[in-house]
Amino acid sequence: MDEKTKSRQANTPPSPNERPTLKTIAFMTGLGITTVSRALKDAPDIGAETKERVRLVAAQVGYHPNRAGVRLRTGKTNVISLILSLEEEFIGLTSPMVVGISEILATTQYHLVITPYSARSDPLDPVRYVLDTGAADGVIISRTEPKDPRVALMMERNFPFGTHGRTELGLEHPYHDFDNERFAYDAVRMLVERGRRRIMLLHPPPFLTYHMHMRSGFERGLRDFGATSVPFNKVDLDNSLADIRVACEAAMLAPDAPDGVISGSGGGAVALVAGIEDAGLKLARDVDMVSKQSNDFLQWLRPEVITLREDFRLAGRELAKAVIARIEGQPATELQTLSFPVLQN
Amino acid sequence: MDEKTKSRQANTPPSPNERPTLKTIAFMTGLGITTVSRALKDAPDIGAETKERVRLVAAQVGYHPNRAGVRLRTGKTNVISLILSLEEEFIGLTSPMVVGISEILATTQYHLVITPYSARSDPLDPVRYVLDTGAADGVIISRTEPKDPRVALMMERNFPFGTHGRTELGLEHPYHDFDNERFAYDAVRMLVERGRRRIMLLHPPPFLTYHMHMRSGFERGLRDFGATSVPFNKVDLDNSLADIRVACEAAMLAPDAPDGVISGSGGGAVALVAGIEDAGLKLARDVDMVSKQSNDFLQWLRPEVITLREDFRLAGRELAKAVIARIEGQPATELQTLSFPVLQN
DNA sequence: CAAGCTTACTGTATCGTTACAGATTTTGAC
DNA sequence: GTCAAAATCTGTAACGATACAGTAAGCTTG
Repeated sequence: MDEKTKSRQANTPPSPNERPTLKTIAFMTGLGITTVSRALKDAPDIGAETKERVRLVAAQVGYHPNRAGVRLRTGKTNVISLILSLEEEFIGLTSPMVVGISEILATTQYHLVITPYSARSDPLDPVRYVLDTGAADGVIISRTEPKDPRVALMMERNFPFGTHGRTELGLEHPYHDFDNERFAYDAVRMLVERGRRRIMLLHPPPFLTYHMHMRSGFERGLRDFGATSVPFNKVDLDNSLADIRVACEAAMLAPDAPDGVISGSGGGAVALVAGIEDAGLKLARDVDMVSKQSNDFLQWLRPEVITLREDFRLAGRELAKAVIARIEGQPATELQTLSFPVLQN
Repeated sequence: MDEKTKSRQANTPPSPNERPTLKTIAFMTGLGITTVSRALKDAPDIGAETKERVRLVAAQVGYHPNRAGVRLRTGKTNVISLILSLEEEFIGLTSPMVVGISEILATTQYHLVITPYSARSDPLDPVRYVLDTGAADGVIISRTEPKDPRVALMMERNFPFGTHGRTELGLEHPYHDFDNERFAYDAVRMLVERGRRRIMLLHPPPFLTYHMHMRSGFERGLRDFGATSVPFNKVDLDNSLADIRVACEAAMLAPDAPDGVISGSGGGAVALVAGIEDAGLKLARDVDMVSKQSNDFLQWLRPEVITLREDFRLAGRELAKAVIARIEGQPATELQTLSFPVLQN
């Protein structure tokens, strides 16, 4: 074969206005496509000078690897999927999480894809979808249950994921959780410090893992600080604000009305405040309240409410880091973090 | 060539535990890969019975087209990118939009990818990124400016997108907008109906398009209903709640204090309420207030505030539909929608 | 019954990337 | 100066899908 016309992969000049590919760089540098590919990933069998030259040209032409090409060849999607309930009530909490996740992913090659599901459908559906279609390299889920079937499924398939909230499956997986046990315990303490003894808790729905945490912190607080519980089981944090409001008013007018109230979320607290005031009672005077809170609104309008902050943005950051680390093979046990309530102001 | 061993593409049985591909179905049906591909997209040159058979087998094995394969071959990403500012202040508003977008995309092949940017970086960056990398088939942006450079860029490249908010570029593109002119006009009317005459407006930052809309509705309202404006130009909706609160208190204590206040957002309203009360004034008695509001919190805690609702979830739905229609070639002029303030309760 | 048209189906090449198995040159050891 | 080892570089095939240019058989038509 003639030396001048010896076979080359990149023998046609790339058209000027198209997205540069490895071929473009190969043509410009006179190297083979494989060499360029390996140079850009700093492979040990490529010369230092060549690497430098390739990197320079790549930067010059604004080369970005084609995600579809990489994905097709390697199976790596470079996608993290956040599985999100579309119910209005929960979205407020998860949106700062999106920010936290994005902050971390922005420093990586990963894209964030929102995979939604509605209350009317099986929460397993979005997980199955990601697993079956290979839509992502890792998944983040919320609203974790003790025997969460999504967790069981992903563990079984050995698929990287992180959960916002813990499980009780005896399986080690990455999670980030807020210490709701401590939250409720501290809340009881703060109410007792203000002379309150009859305490009512607006808790999360019983099927979520953190229900147990919050309840046990609550019970422990009652024991340790000598207070009693006022039952409030008709509603939980998944009920509408209107329902919570009505239930709270009723509780406040009942014979053994509470003098202290704990709310497991900021939204619930708003409804409780309204219910308390509907009953003709006044915060700080007749009733004290401690709420978990992730935004400032409540604090501005009812500064009497004591708020312990849960940082959802941090949760997003921690979960994103954990899932990526899991994808990279780090053991799950090293990727479990807890955050603690912080007194606001 | 022996008839029995005549060449076939799908001649090796697919391994059982892998994701099914066209090859899998081709093998199972005894058809060619091309035929299966065309049968599944209901091409006219495939027999009706064959199509039925292919569809059946595809459903049976749970076939989903490999997105990377499609994307690589056709260039279609089946992705819509939502470009999102990571600032805490704005994320509250955009999160119901995510829900609306997801609702629409869930009925299609499209995935939603969140492309973030921070205040410290150029807002053009994420748009350039999507354009340069071909990361999506369409884009949704918010916080639109009259001469929005992102809009100009995408128009120039003929790239499908939708904006939350209008522009003044003389370019026709899909948008969804809330009628802020009408909002401010109605707000003035409602305040005047309550006997208020000296009205203060907490407006959006001047560089956003809807600033003009809100201002002109405000001015028109003042003229039509015979009220006057109390200047409030030290802060806008992009300032921190704390800044707004302080500025509002100062305005309330100044010689020509307003007796009516209009807030362009629910978050701002909270700060204004706090400022008013800091000044020792009382809502409804000393001052009336109209706020744009997208959640219920304000209404629960300060029912005296009159709220006109902007539906961000609807905005998300409209924008998602518009962008998809634009991708499918529908003219931009048919994809421009407006929504109107709704009195809450 | 040949020519032409339909109908139904299929193989090849390709998108951009990387794993793999060479190929070529340089270096080093003796 | 020889030969093996090390250092650099490269072509081919494949991931899964589809555009395109066919092929083959059946059906009209005169």
